[in-house]
Order: sequence, then structure tokens, then C-alpha cells
Amino acid sequence: MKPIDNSKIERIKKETRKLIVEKGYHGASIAELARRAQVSDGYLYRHYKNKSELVQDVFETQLKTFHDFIFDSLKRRDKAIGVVEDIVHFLFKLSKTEPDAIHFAHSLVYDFEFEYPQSRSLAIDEMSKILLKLGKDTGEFCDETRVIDVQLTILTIPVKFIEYSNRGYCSDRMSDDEEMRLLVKMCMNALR
Amino acid sequence: MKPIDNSKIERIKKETRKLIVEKGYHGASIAELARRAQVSDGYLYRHYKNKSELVQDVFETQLKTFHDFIFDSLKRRDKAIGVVEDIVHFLFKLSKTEPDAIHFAHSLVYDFEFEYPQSRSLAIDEMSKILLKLGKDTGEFCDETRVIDVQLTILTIPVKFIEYSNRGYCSDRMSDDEEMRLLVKMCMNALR
Amino acid sequence: MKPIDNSKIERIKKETRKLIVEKGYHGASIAELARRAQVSDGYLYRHYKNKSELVQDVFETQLKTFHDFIFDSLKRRDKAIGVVEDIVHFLFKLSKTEPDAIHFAHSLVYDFEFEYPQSRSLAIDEMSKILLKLGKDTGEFCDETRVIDVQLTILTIPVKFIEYSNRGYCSDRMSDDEEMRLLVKMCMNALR
Amino acid sequence: MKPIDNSKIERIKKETRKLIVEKGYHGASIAELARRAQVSDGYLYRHYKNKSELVQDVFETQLKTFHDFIFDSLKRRDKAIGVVEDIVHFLFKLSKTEPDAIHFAHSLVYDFEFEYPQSRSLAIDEMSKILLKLGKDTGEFCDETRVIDVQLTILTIPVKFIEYSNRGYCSDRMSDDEEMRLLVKMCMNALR
DNA sequence: GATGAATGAGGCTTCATTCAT
DNA sequence: AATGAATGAAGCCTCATTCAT
Repeated sequence: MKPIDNSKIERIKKETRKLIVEKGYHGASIAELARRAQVSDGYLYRHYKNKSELVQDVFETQLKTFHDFIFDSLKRRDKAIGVVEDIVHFLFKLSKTEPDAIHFAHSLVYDFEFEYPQSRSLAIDEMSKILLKLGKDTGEFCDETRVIDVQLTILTIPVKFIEYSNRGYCSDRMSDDEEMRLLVKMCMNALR
Repeated sequence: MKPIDNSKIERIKKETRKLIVEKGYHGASIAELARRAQVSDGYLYRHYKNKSELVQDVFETQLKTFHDFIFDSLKRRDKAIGVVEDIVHFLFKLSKTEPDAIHFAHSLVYDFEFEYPQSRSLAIDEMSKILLKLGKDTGEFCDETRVIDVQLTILTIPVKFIEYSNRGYCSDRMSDDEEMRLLVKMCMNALR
Repeated sequence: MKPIDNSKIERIKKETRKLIVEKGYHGASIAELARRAQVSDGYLYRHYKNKSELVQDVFETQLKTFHDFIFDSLKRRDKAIGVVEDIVHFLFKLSKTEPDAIHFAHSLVYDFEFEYPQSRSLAIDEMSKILLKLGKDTGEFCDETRVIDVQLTILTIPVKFIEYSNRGYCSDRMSDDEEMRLLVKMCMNALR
Repeated sequence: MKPIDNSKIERIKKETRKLIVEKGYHGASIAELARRAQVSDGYLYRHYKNKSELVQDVFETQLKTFHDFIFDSLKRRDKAIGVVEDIVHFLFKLSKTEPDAIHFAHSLVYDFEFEYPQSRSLAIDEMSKILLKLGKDTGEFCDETRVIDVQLTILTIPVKFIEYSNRGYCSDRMSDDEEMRLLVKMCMNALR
């Protein structure tokens, strides 16, 4: 009995990321996706119920790597600034090695036809709470800070910076190290 | 001669805002829009060349009000914090009187199918520059602050807060005045 | 009581000819027609039941002038060649004074959405019969010649020549007089 | 794997010919075409980019057969009259076996919405030139004869005769052999 | 008489999904 | 298991025609 050809699935996932970055959720058609991944149109329906579930899976995988990294950082670090530095470094590195990754996630987060997986909402909530506690315990965040404020700043600002930067909206770009230092400073300041 | 029924076009604009809030640019179909606005399918093509122009017009109108308000504030205020307070107050008030307005604009800004009108990009750039200069002149913003940082914080954080809040992502909500004070503080802190 | 404004009708007819020459029957929209003729969209429905009847009327007028001319020629001339010369001269002159006229009629004759008026079919039949009899009586046409042959040659060849010529399909064009002489010769030869 | 049902595309082509004969290019709608061919509305877009390309393909196929036949005749025959006889015989035979074929091509040639394929224009030009040379070399055509005259007579008259005949415009119809002889005579005479 | 605002049927086309092989 | 042929609902848009004023 032939096992599932994992390379096919991987090709599909890879091309899904690329195609959605190029054309958005709705603009990415199954036909073109299948053509690029060199599988048949019908193939992916053997693994996913529909387009939405395919994209959710790719999205889930993508974000899980990021979230797992943050959870790991939260365990290792004893100050909030360390976690923020990790997040910013992670994102900068990712934007070099997989330039599409952040754009992919970003475009889906705001895509209406795309249903955000609950597992990721929960993960974001949980990591924000842990980070908030850490920051308050160390006195890095002021007492008033809430979970939502952590999300608004530490998770939003770095991601959006990279988005803007990749799209060329940032005219006076400095060295990566300087950029990262500035971002960390802004995030930490915001919650001080 | 039959007079133009201006309420028709107003109904269309109103339903456009609502429908796009519900389903995004692509999910909002002409047929459903016409049905909800109680006009014929072809009606809007007497006023707009196509769907894109209709939505752009509604979007432009919406954002222009906001941007004009900011430009006005920039003229009146002599400190950056005053402008930030104005922005936050404006958005809070708008979210009461027209609950869909911010959601509408927000969802379009990130929509792949929607072509962002250039006039708004330019306005955002200009107001960011003016605000940056003001903040630096008064010493409220640190010397390192750039245009992109102003946009990342002062224009992004308040809008996203209201988005999150409206969607119910904010669990421990306080009084509006407290919320506004906190937001202003976070924004100003970030650029300090 | 205000009389019908004939200048309006005339403007409509004129623009109908021009627009159909430019875009064909289907491509000529009532809205553009009305705009060009500087009348309202609904105006022409006060005089014609629908688009088809308007175009039929313009067509009828156009062809009637031509047909009346031929009937007149048939009365005046005592040899077929004279009539053929008249036809060819008429068409050449018309193509100078009203370049669109022949193109207009030609494009409608073959347009599927256009219903050819019966009055013109009958006129064509009648004049062909008279010309056939004349040509046979004078011995210019051979005995075998039939009504359809007259139509195939004398009415088709000159009109198509001008069409081709106007469209630039004719590379080695000579002087008008030479062209006319050749056409007459070909037509007469065909039925000899 | 489901094999391609070739009869489907053949049915489409056949119904395209029939529908265009009935209603012209614009009058032939995709929906009715699909219904008659018993395929789904979207089916033909798997084989053609759009309506125009479908019709052009059917048209091209149709005319190519005719043109190839003429080119072949031009090679085999050593007198122009032989080629004209071949053309007339071909058209008469075709009008028996595929009554719609000539009507189909004829109606498209004059249709405004239909874009005539260039390959056919070029073929017509070329064959006319060859035939013209042949006729002049044998002395069958007079020295004045030009390419356009060949097209006006030899390609126009037989086609239009069959059109008229099929539409019932020809009242005193004779035997096919007699008809063909007459047509050939007229064509040859015209250019003598 | 005249207008032009408004309609809505119908056109072409796309594409996620199904299913026979 | 895998294919890709085929479907058909749904999308956007046009325009001849109507009718309230």
C-alpha cells in the first residue's frame, strides 16, 4: 500500500504560502496552486476538506513555529526585554530567510474570507498573559498595563514594522541592529 | 422629469460600509448590496464606473474626515500629546456614533483586492511628518524617532485598540476616559 | 400645441448613421446616440417603438434615395450600360459626399440583429427585373441571365468595391474615372 | 481518470455554427450554446479563452478547408476557368452536405463584433494573386484586371449566389449543373 | 411634449468542488 | 491513491426600455 506522498503535501503548502503572498487569499486559485505544486487539482481535496482548511493549516504551522519560539523564550528569559528582543530578532531573521513568511501571515490575519484558527488566538492570549506577568514582576511594565496593551505593542509593532519595511514604506532605513534596538526600545517604552 | 432620489445613493454607501464590514471587499457582492440598499442591480453603475470606485469613494470620504481632523488638530495644537489626545478622542467618539466606521476602514486597508487611494497615502505621510517635527521640537519625541515610528505607534495603536475592543478581544475594559488616557500614555511613551 | 421638433429627429438619424458605421448595430447604444444627438434617452421612444425601428427607418431612407435614383435612371436610359454607369457614378459620388453612407447600409445588410425592411427587398426585385428586361431587349445581357444574376453583379460588385476601397483593401487604386470605367466593364461583361 | 469527452467539444463547435447562423455572433449567447450542446456553461472556457476565440476557431477551421482546397486547385489546374469551376463545385457540394457552412462563414465575415482571423485575410490575398497571374498568363483575364477585381468576382459572386439561393431569394432556379455553368461563365466573363 | 432616473434581464466569465476512471 | 474533466453557482457589468414628473 502506497503511503501518502509527503513531498506533494509539502509542495502544496509551500506554493500556498507563495501564492497567497502574491495574490491574497481570494486571488490564489486552486488551479494555479495545483499547477505550481505540480499536483492535480483534486489532490488536495484528499487531504483538506476545502481551500479554507488548506490555508488554515499552512497558517497554523507558520504561526505555531513563531508562538512556540515565544513560549520557549518566555521560559528561558527572566526579563520582558529579553523576550521582546527575542521576538524582534526572530522576526528579522525570518524576514531574511523566508521573506514571504511574515507577509503571508500578515495578509491572512486581515483577510475576511479567511477564518482565523482558534488555537492561535488562544496561544496569543496565553503568551501575552505570561509576558505581562513577567514584565510587571520585574517592574518593566507599569501596573496599569493589560493583556491587550501587550498585544497592541509587542506583537503588533514589530510585525507591522517589517511589513512596512518590506513594502518599501520605510525611507530612512538604518542597519538591522539599529532597527532592532529602536523597535525594542519603542515596545518597552510603550508599556513602561 | 423624475428627480434624482439622493437617498438611493446614500443607502448604497451606507450598505457598502456595512456589507464590507461583514464580508470584506470581495465578499461584498453587488447583488446583495443592491438588495440591501433596495435599488436595482445596475443602479450603482450610473454613479460609479465599477465596484472598486464605489468602495474607494466611500473609503476616501471616511478617511478624509479623519485626516482633515488631524490636520486641523496639528494646526491648533502646540504639543504632540495634544494631537494624540485629539486622535484618540476622535476615534472613540466615532466608534460610538458610527460603530462600523473604523472596522470598515481597517478591513479595507489590509484587503488585497482593494486599491488604496493614493490621496490617503500622501495625507498619512504628510501628517506623520508634521507631527514628528512637532514632537521633536517640543522634546516629546526622542531624536531617533522617524516617520515610520510615528505611523507604527500613533496611527496604528489607537485604531487597533478600538478594533480589538469592538470585536470583544478586550476582557478587562475600563471607562472610556481611562482607556483614552492609557492609550495616549502608551503612544507618547513609545516615542519618548 | 408644440409641433414635433424635426431638427431633433434629424439629429438622431444623422447620429444613428454615424454611430452604426463606427460600432455596428449592436455596438451603437441608445445612450451614446442620445448624447451625441443632444436629445434625451427617452425621446426617441416617442417616435420609434424601439431601437430596431429607428435604425430601420434610417436605413429605409438611405436606400430609398438610392433606389429612387435607379428607378429614375431606368426611366431615362435606353441601354443597360447607361443604368450601370449611373449606379456606379451615384455610388462614387455618394462615397465622396457622405463617406459613411455606403458603409452604413452595407454593415446593416449583413447585421443579424437588424431586420431588413421588406419595402427595400421589393424595390430591389423590381428594379432588377426592369433592368434585366432592358438588357435583354438591347442584347447587352445574354438570354440566360436571370434576376438573381443582375443582383449578384450590378448591385453587389460596385457596392463591395467601394467598401473594400474605403477600408483600404485596394492597394493599386487608379483614378476615379478609370475605376468607374473598369467596374462598369466588369458588370456588363459578367452578364454578356 | 475521467477521459476527455471529445464529443463535447465537437457538439459545441457544431452548435456554434448553427447558433451563429440563426442569430449572428452577438445574438449567440454562451448560455444558449451550452444548453444546446448539452454541456455546462463554463465548459468551453476550458478549451477557449473566451467566446471570440471559440468562434474564431470554428470559423478558421471552416475557411481553411475551403482555402486549402483552392490552393490545391491552383496547383493542379493550368487555366483559371478550371480553378473557378473547382470553387463553384466545392461550394455547391458543401451547401448540400453542410447547409449551414456557407451561411455561417458569410454571416461572420460581415459581423462587426467578430474579429476576422488574419491568417484568412492573408490566404485570400495570396490565392487571389496566384489566380490573377494564372488568368493573365493564359489570357483568360484582361490586362487591366487587379487582385481586388478577382476577389470581387470569383470569390464574391459564387458565395453570394449560394447565400441568396439558400435563403430562397432565387425564384427561377435551374438544375445544379446549369447553375454552376452559369456562375462560372459570369465570373470568367467579368474579368475577360 | 420631453426628460433622464431607474430598472432588471441577460451577457460573459471564473473557479471551488466533485467524481468517474 | 491520484487525476483532471466537468460542473454550475455566482460574480460583475451593460443597456434597451419604462415611467414619474
